[in-house]
Amino acid sequence: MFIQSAAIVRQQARPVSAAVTSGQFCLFASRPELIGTKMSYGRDEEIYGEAEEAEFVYKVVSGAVRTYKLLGDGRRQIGAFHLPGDLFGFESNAKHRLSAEAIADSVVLLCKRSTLERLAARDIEVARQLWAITARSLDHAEEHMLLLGRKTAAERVASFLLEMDARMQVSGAINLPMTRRDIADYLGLTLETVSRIVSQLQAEGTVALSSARQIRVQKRSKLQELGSELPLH
Amino acid sequence: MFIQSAAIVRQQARPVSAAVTSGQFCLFASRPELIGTKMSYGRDEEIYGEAEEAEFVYKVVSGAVRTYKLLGDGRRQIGAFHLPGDLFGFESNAKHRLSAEAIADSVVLLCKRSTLERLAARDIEVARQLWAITARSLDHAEEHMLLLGRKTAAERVASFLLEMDARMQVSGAINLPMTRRDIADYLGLTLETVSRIVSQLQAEGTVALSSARQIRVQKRSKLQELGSELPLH
DNA sequence: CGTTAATTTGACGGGAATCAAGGGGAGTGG
DNA sequence: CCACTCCCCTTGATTCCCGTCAAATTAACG
Repeated sequence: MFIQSAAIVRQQARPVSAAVTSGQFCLFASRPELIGTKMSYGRDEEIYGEAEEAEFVYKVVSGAVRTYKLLGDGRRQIGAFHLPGDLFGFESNAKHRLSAEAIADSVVLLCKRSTLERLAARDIEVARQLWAITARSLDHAEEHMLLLGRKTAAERVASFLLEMDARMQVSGAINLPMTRRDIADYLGLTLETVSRIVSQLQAEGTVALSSARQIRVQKRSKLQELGSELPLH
Repeated sequence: MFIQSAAIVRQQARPVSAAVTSGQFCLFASRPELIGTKMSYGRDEEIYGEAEEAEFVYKVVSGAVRTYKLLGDGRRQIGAFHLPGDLFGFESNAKHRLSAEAIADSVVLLCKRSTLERLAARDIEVARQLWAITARSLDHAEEHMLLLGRKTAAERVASFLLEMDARMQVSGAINLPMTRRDIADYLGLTLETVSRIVSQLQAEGTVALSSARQIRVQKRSKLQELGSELPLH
């Protein structure tokens, strides 16, 4: 089939609907050429690997995806979490620069890169979109460098909760798909530190947990002041 | 004149040659439309500020530039150093997301963004270049997140020296334009820690310093293994 | 309902930050 | 040409935030 030059795969990815999924490719919608294939990935299953040929571009339909880099001894830095509606795996070069894995069972829409490139070569608006998508990732990465390089553990967790809260438009409560370890590897901390800080935030009433993964923000301003999101930005 | 909605400016930026500098705009060269203006900036002078309107794009001719973000209490994260030949200030959105300052007295070539955009709208190859430039910045940012989130102080300094060594093709020795504080703010450390680690590297013969800013790599493999640049990447 | 993974919490230690002097080099002015 | 000054850099002493190690509790899943 395709997509599986991947390495360690626990379950086999399988096409959900090989047929036409009427173009809901973000701002690429209404482009009949851009027809995606839905693929389903199990928890912790690899979607693509670092340095692997970038044959497809991706959009999360349901579930969640993490993209990350590894050091030789296993230390991991997660660059971004991708939630439903998010695009990922867009490369200007031939190869992926991070690995991508499903955090939970996920459905992903994918589209051949060559098709997209061909379209971009004809349609300047598509080319502009590609640029904008990469620029948005860069924006996030630059903000995250500030967090990783200069914020304290408490500030990082507060920033993370605010980011997730802003991205989870549903239900008023944050419903985290990822483990404490994932959060830690995103924030440059250990899972114990993340857990401790969330506990503190809960103890002081800044957030409320119905479960470890269900967090409700009670005092947004407290989080904002903690996360240093108020002054500049 | 222009370019100076900037805030704290020690010396005044001044045009070096208001006239035509025959288009040497990187891969934008041989584009007669892209004629740059050379501007000179003094040490620590602001080139543009965060959240400022992105009216120009820039190329370093001589000197060096840092781009950075600040937190409210003054903590700073430098996102990148820009050396002669490097492009910076390319935005897909209307506003800059970092500030830019000259590290040393510098000459910078700048070009109106609107001109570039107009050109990109007509010429798909230019549009592709814009995308590629942003993608290269993203690549660097992703590698830097790994450094900031997961590498030790010694690994960060080793990685930094290797990066600079690779970018300074001249003379075999690294000639740093920036202070220890700049390096620290790039690596998410303090200037004292950077200084200590460089001293250690010198003591063990991994590098040799003719002055604090003049560093020669003596044992590249030692730096590579320290910087965790060998295994994956 | 048993097994395993995820989370929380505690005790402790260490790596880097902070606090504090002390040198050195480049530019300036006498 | 030399002395003075201002940064920049180095080095030491101490602190402390967060990582490490360990164990108990809870949640998830077959």
